[in-house]
Amino acid sequence: MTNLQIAELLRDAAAAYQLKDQNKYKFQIIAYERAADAVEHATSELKDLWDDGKLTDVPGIGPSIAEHLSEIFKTGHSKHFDELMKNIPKEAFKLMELPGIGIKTAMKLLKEGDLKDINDKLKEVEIKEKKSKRHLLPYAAMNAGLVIDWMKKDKNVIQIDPLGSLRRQVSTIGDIDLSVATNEPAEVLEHFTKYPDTQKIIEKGDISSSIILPGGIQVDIMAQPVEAYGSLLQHFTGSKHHNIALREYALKKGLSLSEKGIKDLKSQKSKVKTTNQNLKVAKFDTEEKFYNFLGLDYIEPELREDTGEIEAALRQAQGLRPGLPKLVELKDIKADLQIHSSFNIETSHDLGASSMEEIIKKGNELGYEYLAFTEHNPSQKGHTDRQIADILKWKREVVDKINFKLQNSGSRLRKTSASQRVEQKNYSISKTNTKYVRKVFNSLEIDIKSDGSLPVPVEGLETLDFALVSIHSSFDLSRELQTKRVLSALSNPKVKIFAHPTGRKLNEREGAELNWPEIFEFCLKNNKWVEINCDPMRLDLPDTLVREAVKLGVKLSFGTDAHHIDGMNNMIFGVSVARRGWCEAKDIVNTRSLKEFEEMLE
DNA sequence: GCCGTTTTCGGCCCGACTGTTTTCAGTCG
Repeated sequence: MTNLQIAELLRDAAAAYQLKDQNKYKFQIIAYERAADAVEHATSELKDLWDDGKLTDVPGIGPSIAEHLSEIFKTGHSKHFDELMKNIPKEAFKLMELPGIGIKTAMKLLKEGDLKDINDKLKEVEIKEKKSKRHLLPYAAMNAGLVIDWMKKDKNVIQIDPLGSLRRQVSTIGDIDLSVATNEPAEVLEHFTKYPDTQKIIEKGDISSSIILPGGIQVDIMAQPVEAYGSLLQHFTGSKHHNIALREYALKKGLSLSEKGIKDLKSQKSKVKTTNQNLKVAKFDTEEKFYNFLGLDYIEPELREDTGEIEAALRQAQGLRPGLPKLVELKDIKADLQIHSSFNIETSHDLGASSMEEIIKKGNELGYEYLAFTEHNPSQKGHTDRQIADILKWKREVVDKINFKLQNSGSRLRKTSASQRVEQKNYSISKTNTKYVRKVFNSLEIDIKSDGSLPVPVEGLETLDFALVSIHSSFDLSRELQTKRVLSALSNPKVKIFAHPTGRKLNEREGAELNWPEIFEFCLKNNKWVEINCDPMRLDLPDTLVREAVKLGVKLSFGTDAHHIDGMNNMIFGVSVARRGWCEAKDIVNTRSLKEFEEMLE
């Protein structure tokens, strides 16, 4: 049973309790839903955790749920869940996939609705399941930008921001959330629902509305006046878990939080809890003030997932350690460590489209100090080991020549006055840049064969400064075999980086099963690095595993995996993943200067 | 059913929108 299936089961159990007696089981319902969320976000398969006797390590899973799950892993089913759900038809859980339908509406439909309507809805669910894809970050950002441009045409819009998962820079985006600062919310929302590409208006209220764009992407908007805008930013950025945890924390201080501001429950004269609607609300125009009022340091959006950031912000505010991380930024990056040039070494997979010269020029524009050319290894099919080695020697010579040129242009640049534009034959260096590419590394992205060996002979490996290895086949080996395979490849002394480590492709393919603690431990011990692949389709290592790696002290590397110079612009997405994984600049190898990086290679 | 920087017992986020129930239940984020 996969984590996703377990999460679904736990959610169905919560629904079953809701049907049984919503008041009596109020807190069981919350507990089961929280457990479902936790399972969905867990970094390990629950089955593996169960094998290791660590089920209750997952926050939200206590002794009772652990026992039920344990029974499922042992026997295939659980008496408790079977009993709980025996009178609820499967169709009811299915119908709940549709927006606006919960368990009660679903049961009512099945009991009283007409058959055709129900069948139509069930078909709708199947269609939805087929295309229920979350949107890649750049696609969601582009759509958000278009709606924001439209909204800015309304003069009542004082400020507008993309919030929710987009602001937190999650790798895939469900809905687009926007917030507006305005004194005329009704007019602004009216303008919003007139967005030309609107396919359907889902909700239209006084302070919030929702529409659907072509392609099924939903946009939610919420409005507040300027003086309360900070609270709205905080509320609508989420995540849901962060907000719940923050409100529980605040409640212990006698404070109640919402998008409107903060209520002080202690100022209440009567002890009747239900009258707190009349309480005065303290307003906040910025998020900083909102968090500070709660005795916390400001928390960066990427950290707001309720994974310890509130506790860290509290310690930080009190001058204790460990506090919040000083997150890595795009400007910290001094190199791109996975680029495929068009230099033809007869590769096993796709060759790049841009020349080495074009890539260096682009690197200069991005302010990098060094780069790595990491074409795929020459294909084994159609080449002898001898031929592969010869091809790689040829590339070595070409890269050496380029480096000779770069070092010359470098010394000339240093002798030139800063204001004077420097022209170099092949590599243009803009005068606005103080940094420029001074060295390119001769590298290679090498397939890991299913037995863990590398398809490049020793003589070929010797031509390299360092190598990346990655999985491009046999994704479905058992966790044990896959781990063994990867460790075997990483053991080669020329291999430095484990590239796109899970091999996942967002919306297309799950990653390989690996024993991450073992991989990380190996990397730590043997000074190997794990890549954060910046391709928006991959974003691999995933943020949750980045966090684990950082905790252990494993070093990470950024590579855009660009097959064209435009792809080198994707670095920002990798930085987002790193920030979500609590990375500081020191955790990333390509934040180092060229000199430091060369020392790390030794 | 879960959990702990006021708690191993006694708590458990908050408000908006929809539909039809003129005062609220269901659903959502």
